[in-house]
Amino acid sequence: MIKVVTWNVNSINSRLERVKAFLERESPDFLCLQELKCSEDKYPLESITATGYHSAIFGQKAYNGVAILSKKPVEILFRNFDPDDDASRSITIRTPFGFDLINAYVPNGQAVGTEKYAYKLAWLKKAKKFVQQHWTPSDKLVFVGDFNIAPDDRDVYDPVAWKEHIHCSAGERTALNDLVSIGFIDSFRMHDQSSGVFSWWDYRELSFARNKGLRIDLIYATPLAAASCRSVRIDKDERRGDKPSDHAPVIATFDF
DNA sequence: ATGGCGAGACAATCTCGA
Repeated sequence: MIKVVTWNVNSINSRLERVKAFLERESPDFLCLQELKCSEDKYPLESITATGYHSAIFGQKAYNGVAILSKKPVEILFRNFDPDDDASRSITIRTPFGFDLINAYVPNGQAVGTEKYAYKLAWLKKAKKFVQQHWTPSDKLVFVGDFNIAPDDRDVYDPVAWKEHIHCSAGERTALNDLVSIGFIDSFRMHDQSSGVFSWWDYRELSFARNKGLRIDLIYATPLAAASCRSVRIDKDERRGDKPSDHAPVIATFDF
């Protein structure tokens, strides 16, 4: 069984002890992290290596930054979708298990209609082009990350209040659907159709205690990969206790 | 309607996230 996890840690250095405990507890084959918030030289490589994990890192000072931690060494295929992008937002690897793995941190978008919103939509277009350039729908490909989009209203604690707000707008959902329509399946929805299951809760307003959250951390798989997906769950316990990230890990298992 | 919390950069308060 292969375990693939996506987790926006909101600073790898602030979350180091939690990440190490998570590796020990869950023993994932691939831990895809977003928002490292550090350059490669500030990444806690020795500490992670001491746990027995390899690190494929794509860092950036203060913002963004992604990494894939793996039990086995992996080949890095790409950093970013567009080599001209200056933000470190994706890393793609070839796994030794017959599938490729994309880990992405989709731009936040700030607010509908802003320059950052346009950047987000353009970035998603580039993501689609990138996937189409390098894979076909019959390949085994897993695409995980913080998508910063709640796919539908079941993924939003108050869909009326959030209507046409950032993360829920029709423009974002259309852009996401356009990417997904290449042939991606939302693995969580293969196993659970309920509403009110979230992966992110605001630090403010006791949002976690009130379950005021969004499901924006997603694990997409092409049909052949999805056919091997046995479970997807969200590790809400990671959102409890001292100094949590505002995101919880999403954990999928595959019997590749 | 606003801001509320947390992190980084930097050195008192900013920006940014979602």
